[in-house]
Amino acid sequence: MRLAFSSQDGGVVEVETTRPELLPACVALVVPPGDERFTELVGTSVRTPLFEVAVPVLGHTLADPDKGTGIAMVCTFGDTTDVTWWRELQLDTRPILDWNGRIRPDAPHGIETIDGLAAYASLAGATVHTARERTVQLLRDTGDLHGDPKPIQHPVKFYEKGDKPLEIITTRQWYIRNGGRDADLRDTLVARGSELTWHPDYMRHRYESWVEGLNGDWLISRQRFFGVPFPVWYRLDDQGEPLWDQPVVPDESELPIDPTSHTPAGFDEAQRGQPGGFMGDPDIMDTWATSSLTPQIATGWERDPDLFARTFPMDLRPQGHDIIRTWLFSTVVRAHYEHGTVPWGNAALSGWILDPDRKKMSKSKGNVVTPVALLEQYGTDAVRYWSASARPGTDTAFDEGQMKIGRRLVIKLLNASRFALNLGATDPDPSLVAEPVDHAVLDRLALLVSEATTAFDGYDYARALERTETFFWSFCDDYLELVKARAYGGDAFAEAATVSARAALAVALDVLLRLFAPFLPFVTEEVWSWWRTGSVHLAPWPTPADLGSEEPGADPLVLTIAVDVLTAVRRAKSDAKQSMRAAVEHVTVRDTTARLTALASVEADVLAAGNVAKLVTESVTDGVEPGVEVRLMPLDTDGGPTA
RNA sequence: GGGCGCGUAGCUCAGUUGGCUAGAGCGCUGCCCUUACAAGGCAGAUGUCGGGGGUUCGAGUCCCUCCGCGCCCA
Repeated sequence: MRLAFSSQDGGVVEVETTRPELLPACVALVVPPGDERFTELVGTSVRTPLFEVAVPVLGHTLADPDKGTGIAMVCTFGDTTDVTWWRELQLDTRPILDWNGRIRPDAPHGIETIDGLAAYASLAGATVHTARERTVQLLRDTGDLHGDPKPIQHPVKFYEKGDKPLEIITTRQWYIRNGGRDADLRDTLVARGSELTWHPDYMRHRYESWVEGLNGDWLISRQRFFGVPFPVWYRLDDQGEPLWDQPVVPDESELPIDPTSHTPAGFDEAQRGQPGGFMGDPDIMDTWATSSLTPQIATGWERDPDLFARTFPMDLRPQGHDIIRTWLFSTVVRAHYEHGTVPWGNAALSGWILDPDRKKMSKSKGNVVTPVALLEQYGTDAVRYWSASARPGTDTAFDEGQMKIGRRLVIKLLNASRFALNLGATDPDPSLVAEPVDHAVLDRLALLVSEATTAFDGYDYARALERTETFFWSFCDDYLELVKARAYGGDAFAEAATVSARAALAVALDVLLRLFAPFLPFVTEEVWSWWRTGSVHLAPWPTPADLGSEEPGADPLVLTIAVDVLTAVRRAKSDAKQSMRAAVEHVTVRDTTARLTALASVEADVLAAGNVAKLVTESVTDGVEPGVEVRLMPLDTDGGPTA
C-alpha cells in the first residue's frame, strides 16, 4: 500500500510499505544514494502520516530503486534490513511491539501531538493483524492512503514451531564499546593492533580491516544458563517490575558476585523478586567476553599482584587466524580499557589442519580426525613433529606420512645417541676437541644453533626444526660414519685423537638434544636421562659458546672434502653393487691445493670410513677437472670391478 | 564486489634484502644383512617455478596483467 508523508515544504512524499501498522515505529526514510529523483529530499526531514513524527530522509545502498516509489520506510523493526539501516545510519529507536506480540500501551517518544497520541491509543494493545487493519482505516480517514492496498507476495520468516511470522523485538543488552560507532576509538584500537608484532606479519591486515569495518558495538550479553553473570541488580517498582534505569552495583571490593545468589547491600534476600525489592540481572556474558580476559586471568590480575606485575603484558598470544576478529580483537579491547596497553607483545597465528584433500575439517562434513589414535600409532613426539612442521599462518593438510617421518627421526635419535654413548662419548668438554674435522663439525653446529635461535626469536619454530633435522641427518650419515673408527679407538689412532672424537660427539649430542627438545620432548628427555642430570627441558638453550667456538678458525673445508670423498667412495661401491664394507684399493683425489691440504688432516678418518687402503692426491692444474677416482679391491682372480 | 593468502618434482613443502647448475622429505628405481639403526643404510632418476608481458648484466624472487584455488568481509 502507498501512503503519504509530508515534506518540509508542504509537499507529499509517497512511500510504499507492507507493514502500515509499524508506522508509529518509523524512524527514517531511505533512498538509493545518488538517485536523481530524490536529490532534493535527501538530508531533509519529513513527517509521518497520522503520528506526525519528524524523520530524516537518508541515502543507503540497500534501498531498492525499483521497489515501490524507490523510497523505503525504516521502522524499529520490520525486518533485518531495518536493523541494518538502524545500525549503519545510527537511527533512533522507536519500538512499539511487546513480548506478547501486541502493540505496547505507551506511545514511543516522538509521538507528541494530540492527534498522533490519539491514533496510537487506538492501536495500543492490538495484535499486529488488528493494528494493521485499524491503521489502514485511519489512513483512509485522513486521506493519507493513496490508492487501494494491493496484495503482494514476498518471503517472510516464520518460527519453526508457530504459525505467525517472526517479529523483531527490541531488548536491553550489554555492550562493550569497540569503536564500531566511534571513529576516534576505532583509530585508537587500530593503533593498538600496530603495537603488536604479528607472525606472520601480513596477518595484521586481517585485524585492521576487521576493526575498520566495524559498525556496531560489541554485544556481550546472552540469555543462557551457563556463563559469567553481570554483577548488577535492579530495583523493582510497586508492581514488581524492574527499574532498568536504577541499577544497583556492588562495590568493586565485593567482586566477583553472582547477582542471582548474592544480596545487594541495603537489601534483604527475602526482598528478591518482591515489589519494592530487587532482582539480579538475568543475563550472562558471551564466551568471548570471558575469554577476552585470558591474559589477565592467567597472570593473576587482582589475585597475585607480584605475578601480575612480572608477567603482564604477556609475550605471546598463539591462536588460529580465523578468530583474529573475535578472540584476539576482544582481548585487545579489554586490555585497552583495563590497563591502557596491549595484552601481549606478539601474536602468532597458526593455520588450520585441513583434511588430506585440503578441505577444512568440520563436524558436519564428518572429515574430522582426532589425535588419540595417531598418538598411539606413531607416538606423541612423531605427531608433534608433524604439527611443528606447519609454518606459522599456513594451513596444513593432515598427513600421516609426516608422522612416519617423525617416528623415524625419533628412532634415529635414540639409536645414534646410544651408539655415541657406547663409544664413550660421555664427556661434553669442548676443550678436549683437537682434530680439525671435529672442530669443523662443531663450528657447523654452532652455526645451526645461531640459525635455530634466530628462527625461534622470530617465532618461526618450523624453520628451527627443519634446520636442526637436516643437520642431524647429515651428522649421522657423514660425520658419525667418518669418526666412528677413531672414536672406537685402537692402534691406528692416537689416544688424543680418540678423546677428541668422543668429546666432539658428546658435545654435539648434548647440543642436539637441547635443540630437539621443544619438538621431541619425550625422546630427548629419555636420552638426556641416560647420561645427564635433571631435565633437558630445564637445561639452558644452547649457545655457540657451548661448542667452544668463541675463536672460530676451524677450516670448514675439512668436513666438506672428507664428505665429498666418502660420498664418491660410496657411489663407486653402490654402482659396483658391492657392500659398503667392500675394500678399496686406492682413491685418487684431484682437487685444489686448499682442499687437498684440508683432506690431509682428516685422511685417517676417510680411509677408515671407506675401508680404503691408499689415498693419492693430485693438485689440479689449469685445464684439469677436479674429481675423485675410486678403485675397488679385486673380488676374484680375473680382476674386480672398478669405478 | 572488497581485502588477504596460495600456485615450485607424482605428493607435501622449503627457497631469507634479486646472484653459482632451483632444493628437501615422501614416493619411485637400483644396490647393500654394515659392528647404532632392515621400522635401516647407500646411491640414482625426476621441473614449462600457473600463463603472458615488463624492469635488470641477471627474476622462482620485483612490477603489470590474466587464469585457477582458498579464507575473511560485503
